[in-house]
Amino acid sequence: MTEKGICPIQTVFGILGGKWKHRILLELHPGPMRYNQLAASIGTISYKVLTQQLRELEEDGLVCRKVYPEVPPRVEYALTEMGESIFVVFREMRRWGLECDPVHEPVCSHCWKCRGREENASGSADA
Amino acid sequence: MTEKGICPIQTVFGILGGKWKHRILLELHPGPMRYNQLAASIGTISYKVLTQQLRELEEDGLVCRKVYPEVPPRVEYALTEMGESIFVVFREMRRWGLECDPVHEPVCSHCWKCRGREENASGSADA
DNA sequence: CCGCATCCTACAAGATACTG
DNA sequence: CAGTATCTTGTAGGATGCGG
Repeated sequence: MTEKGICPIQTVFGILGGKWKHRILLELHPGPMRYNQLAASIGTISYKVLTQQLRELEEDGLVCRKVYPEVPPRVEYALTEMGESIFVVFREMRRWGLECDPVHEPVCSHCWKCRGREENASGSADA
Repeated sequence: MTEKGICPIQTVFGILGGKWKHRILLELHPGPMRYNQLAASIGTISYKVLTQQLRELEEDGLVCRKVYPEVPPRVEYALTEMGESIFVVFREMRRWGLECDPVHEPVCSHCWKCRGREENASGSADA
């Protein structure tokens, strides 16, 4: 488990610390995903690291792992309520990031806010 | 400079990525500080890393470095407007972190919100 | 006092091969 | 399919010594 009992801000950095943690959460936002599906949509992550980071996110209570006793095996990962709740932080990060760097890619495929924009390219997605 | 032109959320993780970046910003919040003062108040950071992270924060426009041409030399670091503005993100992080881990240390000396509480130990500091 | 140069270590992450 | 085991690599960070 990520170290707690310290400054709450450091707690958050600890929980989201891994190189891929936030990316995984972002991917999971639209709904539960299977292990391989997750690996494929992230693209460049190794299985080892994906498993590892998922376990840590699970321990920290942000994602939950559901095993379906089937053949072939199926495992789905989903955001917990706590996992959903961190998106208030992401929302602020996104706002700040956009202000600070307005020339970011017009649509970043893995960002839960941008994702909606490809079809919905007219409205004001923010605020 | 931290990589930009990508997902705004990743931009933020990039900018705050270093082990000490957020800690430095937190220390700087009350007002400008000198190099050694900063090193002392953080305590366990090495000079090399402090310099390095300060340079990166400077390049990303979060802190500004002011050199006073005196003997002995004096250098002060301060938050820029952009540096101040990231505290909206910290604020959300702190809120989330407190909910997720309510048993964090009663007062964490380096947290800009907690710091005020030591004297002001009565009121509701949040919200 | 401030901070750069150099060297070194520890750990996160990648690659690959194998298993229930 | 969804992992583990093992090995290798890259890099952030630490320690120390010198210089403006």
